[in-house]
Amino acid sequence: MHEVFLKSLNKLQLEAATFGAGPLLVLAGAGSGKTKVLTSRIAHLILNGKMEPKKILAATFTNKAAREIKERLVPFIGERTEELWAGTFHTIGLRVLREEKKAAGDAAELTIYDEEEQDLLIRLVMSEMSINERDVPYKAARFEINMAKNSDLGPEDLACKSKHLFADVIAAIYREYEKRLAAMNALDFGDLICKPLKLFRQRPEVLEKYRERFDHILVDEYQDTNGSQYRLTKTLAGKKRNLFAVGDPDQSIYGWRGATIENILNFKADYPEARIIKLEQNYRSTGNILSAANSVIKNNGERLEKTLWTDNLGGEPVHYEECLNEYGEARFVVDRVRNLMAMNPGTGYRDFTVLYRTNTQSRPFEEMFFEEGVPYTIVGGYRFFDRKEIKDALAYLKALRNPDDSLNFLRIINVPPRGIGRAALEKAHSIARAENLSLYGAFRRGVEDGVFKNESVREFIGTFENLRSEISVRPLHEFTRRVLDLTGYLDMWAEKKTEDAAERIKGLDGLVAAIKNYEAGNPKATLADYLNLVSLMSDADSYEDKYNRVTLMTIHSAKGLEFPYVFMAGMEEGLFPHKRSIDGETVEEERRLCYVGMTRARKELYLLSAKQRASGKETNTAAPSRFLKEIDPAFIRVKEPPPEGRAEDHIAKIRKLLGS
DNA sequence: GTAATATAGCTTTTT
DNA sequence: GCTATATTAC
Repeated sequence: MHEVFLKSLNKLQLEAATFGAGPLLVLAGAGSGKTKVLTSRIAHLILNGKMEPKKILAATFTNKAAREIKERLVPFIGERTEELWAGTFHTIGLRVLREEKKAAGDAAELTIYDEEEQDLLIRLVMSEMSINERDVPYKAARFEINMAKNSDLGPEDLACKSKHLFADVIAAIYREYEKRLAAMNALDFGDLICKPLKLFRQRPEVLEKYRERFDHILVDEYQDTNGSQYRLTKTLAGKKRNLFAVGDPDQSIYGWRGATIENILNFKADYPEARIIKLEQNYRSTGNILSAANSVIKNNGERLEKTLWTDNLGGEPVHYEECLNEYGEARFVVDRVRNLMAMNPGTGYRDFTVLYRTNTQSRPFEEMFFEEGVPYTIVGGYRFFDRKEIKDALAYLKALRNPDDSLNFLRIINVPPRGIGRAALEKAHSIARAENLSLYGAFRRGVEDGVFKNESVREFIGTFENLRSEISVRPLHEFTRRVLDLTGYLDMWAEKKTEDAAERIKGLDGLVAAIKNYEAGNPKATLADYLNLVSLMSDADSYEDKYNRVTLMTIHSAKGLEFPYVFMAGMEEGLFPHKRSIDGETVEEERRLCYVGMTRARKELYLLSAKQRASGKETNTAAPSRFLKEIDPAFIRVKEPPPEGRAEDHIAKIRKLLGS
């Protein structure tokens, strides 16, 4: 009990951090020091319990959270943090699969498919099966397949259990989809959890190895784990039952992704001997913010009773401002940021964040911030790696590294247009089917057999093979540059005179620079390592607060973060709670999301709504969100008169208009 | 057979 | 506002 890192813990936090063996569930309210307890516990296990770092498994929600845990542990265990198995469930699953593939002597690399690639494959499968989009929209098929994987269900289970009208058709799509993924050495996100489970079922000796390896398993954000992740956790915990789960049912906001609160609610049923510790003291927010948030979450039905409290009484009341439209919201934020910075020396742009329900809401803020010269960063939304040119470039890299990946090969074979159209593709497809080859294999066979009269096919396959032989002989960024040059992809954009072409080229330069940067930090990394990293990287992972800028992000992305000043924009019926959640009867999850957003704030919380909001071509009028009405009036101040300093702003603006 | 151009369709949250 | 698709042009 002498360790320094335990000193700053309160009684309950200390009990959780130093808990001995066996299952423990920590119900940790917002701002109750959850991460501190988690890291303290790991440090305690290693320093006091003499545990090997490599025998500890910590599953977090984002890679960034895992990185933070490691960083916090460095002062105590130094570079041994690298031995820890810390990462998202997906990262951990991939690590197991790669390790076992290698152990089995299989050198082939796995490719991870994101949602876009998943959709392409599903649509390809559906068209080959002649399934009408009108009967089964591909998005419905994707949803059902993903939900099945979230619960560790195969095609047969889906056929029985899905409530979908065409459940048996979707099950057939699922079966074919699985076959194709396997042939391409590809995995979707769900597979990263399901395939390890399958492996453990089929090979008990492999499972035994991992059970032996992990003495302690810690799971963060337990309220947002899905059925498969739960099963994986339980499977690995095995007989040792050293499972430490931390979560807050009130912050469960990923139900749409298959997360089930039941994992928390049933903990005691699975582990009757479990100790349950509630952390209810909040160290983050003022009393007013906390009380306002509590008065909202109270309106949810089935809750585990939990009352968050704080010593930090009072503070500014939560401020609600009804604006004219979305630009009014942005205007308000700019004015308020400037005022608060002027009145509070030492406060910087980094202390402010704007949270919203949907990514599209960021636009008016971007415009206004840009015009007004307010520095900002956006987390999420249109990600760099989602840009078309980046996706194309990565498709080249993926196809080169894993030539079985027919989907990405198909994506790039005629980009730039090189005269390989439908006819050539049909030919290759029939060879592939007849000879049981990948698309690339079929093209190669066709070229060898002289099937293609088209010279450009021979040429491209030649280029492709040459590039393949260069993969591991050059640094990655050089290789990437060469791919972009030799395939003519860069020239394709260079020759275009459109305005966006220059942007695309910039994007590609950015990719090469990013890869170079990655190589500098990871000298031993392979192309496969880089591609996997990109696939598993989340928006939150790339968020850095080292820049002194206002942050813009969705409330989902803000999970686990905190800021002195928080603006929640778009507090309107139909937007928040979102219309689709009202229709789908998941308003309680929206309410939890609102709770998550409000509890991000340390000092001051501003809630904004717009009377009118442009959406697409039309402008909608919306009523203020029901969540606003749920806030106890004692803690909220509605539309305070404009603070001082604003008048000067107006004078300055008039001066500017007059050009003086 | 392939490429360039116009049109429709969609934007809840993301590992 | 952006991309996949359908249509027309070469």
